[in-house]
Amino acid sequence: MMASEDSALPEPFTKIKGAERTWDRTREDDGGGKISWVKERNSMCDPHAEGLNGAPLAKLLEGGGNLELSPSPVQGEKHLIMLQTVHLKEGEEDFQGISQLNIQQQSGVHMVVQRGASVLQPLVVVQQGVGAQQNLPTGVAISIQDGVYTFHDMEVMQINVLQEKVQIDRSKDLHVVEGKVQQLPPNEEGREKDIFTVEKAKILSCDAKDDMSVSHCEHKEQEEQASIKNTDTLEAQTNTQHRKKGEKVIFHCDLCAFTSLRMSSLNRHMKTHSDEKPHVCHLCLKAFRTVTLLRNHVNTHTGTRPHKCSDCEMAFVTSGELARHRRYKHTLEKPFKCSMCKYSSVEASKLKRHIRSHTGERPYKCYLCSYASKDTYKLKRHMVTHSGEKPYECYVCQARFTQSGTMKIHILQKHSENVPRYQCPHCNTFIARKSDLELTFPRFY
DNA sequence: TTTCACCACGCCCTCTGCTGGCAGTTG
DNA sequence: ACAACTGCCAGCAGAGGGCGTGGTGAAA
Ligand SMILES: [Zn+2]
Ligand SMILES: [Zn+2]
Ligand SMILES: [Zn+2]
Repeated sequence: MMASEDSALPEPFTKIKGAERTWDRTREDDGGGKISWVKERNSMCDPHAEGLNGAPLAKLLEGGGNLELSPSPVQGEKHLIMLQTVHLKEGEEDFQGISQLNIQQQSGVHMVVQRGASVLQPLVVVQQGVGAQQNLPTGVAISIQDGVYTFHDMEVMQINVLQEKVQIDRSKDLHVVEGKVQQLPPNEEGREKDIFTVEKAKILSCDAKDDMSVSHCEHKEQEEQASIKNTDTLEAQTNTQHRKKGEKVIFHCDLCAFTSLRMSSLNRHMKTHSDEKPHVCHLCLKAFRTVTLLRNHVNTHTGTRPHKCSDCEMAFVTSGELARHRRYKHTLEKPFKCSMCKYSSVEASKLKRHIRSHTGERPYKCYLCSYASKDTYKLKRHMVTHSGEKPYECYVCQARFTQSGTMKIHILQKHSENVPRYQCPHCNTFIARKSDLELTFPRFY
């Protein structure tokens, strides 16, 4: 469980049990938020600096020298460093995302900025094992990988450095080693857990069987107790494996119907039964189970959308979104065909919804009346008829409406210059609504 | 172990068409 | 005066398009 001696990468923060992340307030404009980085610095690149490509850049950042870690880490702390490269174009900020950081040296950390990776992890960890205090680094060298940025890029690039401090509460630090629960020696001094705690990963050293039983129980208190169990514990306690000689091993989740042929998939799946979300967005405090989800989320803040459509201006966070967009807008490929009519759709869920118009199935029932709808949106829209809410307001006369479409027609008919009129083809009558024309002269339509 | 591609689910939007209440007009 | 007719209007539901998000198998 402990990082091996020769490992180039210090163990990532998120795997440290019992860790709490704390932040000092250093930003004046924090607006009452409970979180901020220990340090945020912005520096413009100096494209004329020595060693622009490849070599460590002493003068990459304004002020020269390596990036000093301030405050520098002390024993028992980890410091996480993130670099965010920002392109400044004609006064606008064009966020290019957070670049991946590679650690090449363990003392005197060296980051390498890569382009396009837009990755928040692994983050730099500046913390040595017990007894290695004398080697704690106080600075970070930053270099830019050869060819990732052009000279012009560098002229308009700003680097934001985000540094946060992680304190480790070793008194609660339990590590599972070879199936046994062991407690690490307590930290030298119990550091204060000041300001704000985002997460608190507890491992309960309870009897496995007792706790297993509560995960099937609907009693709320017990559910809550189960929910704070660490996923490692869940893995150890709740999975069952079924094997006969010569057969494939099937791993079953004891908390749901999930099965998998891979232990790794089951382990990953077990996290979905836990409330543990160790990956916290610095910008909005939303927490995620996986680094990938956090990275995608951070990209929504920064506007980083690496997957650009070649046929229009749209861009997306994930490749899947782009592929789907292209089917909707450009290739018009609709693989899901209805067997009862000519309808086809880009997505399977749309076909499933469409088929309800053949079967008449209405799974979504209103609990206040007899109405039932074929999809969730229509039920939600229906519920405003009970609440009396009118969410849409005409910007001209402030009249309110229950549906946006109704308001749109209102604006068109009442406030537009060229109000559309429908003329009966058999006389000179003009009527505002096509449907009223059809009512008046039904035999013509 | 991490990343990628894929998938399912969910949310929100628009377009469309029908309905009943209402007020003005007409016979 | 009154009923019938007529057009206007907002309410509301049906259907479908488009995209964001999180989980999973498989590849890297
Ligand atoms: Zn496009
Ligand atoms: Zn059909
Ligand atoms: Zn209802």
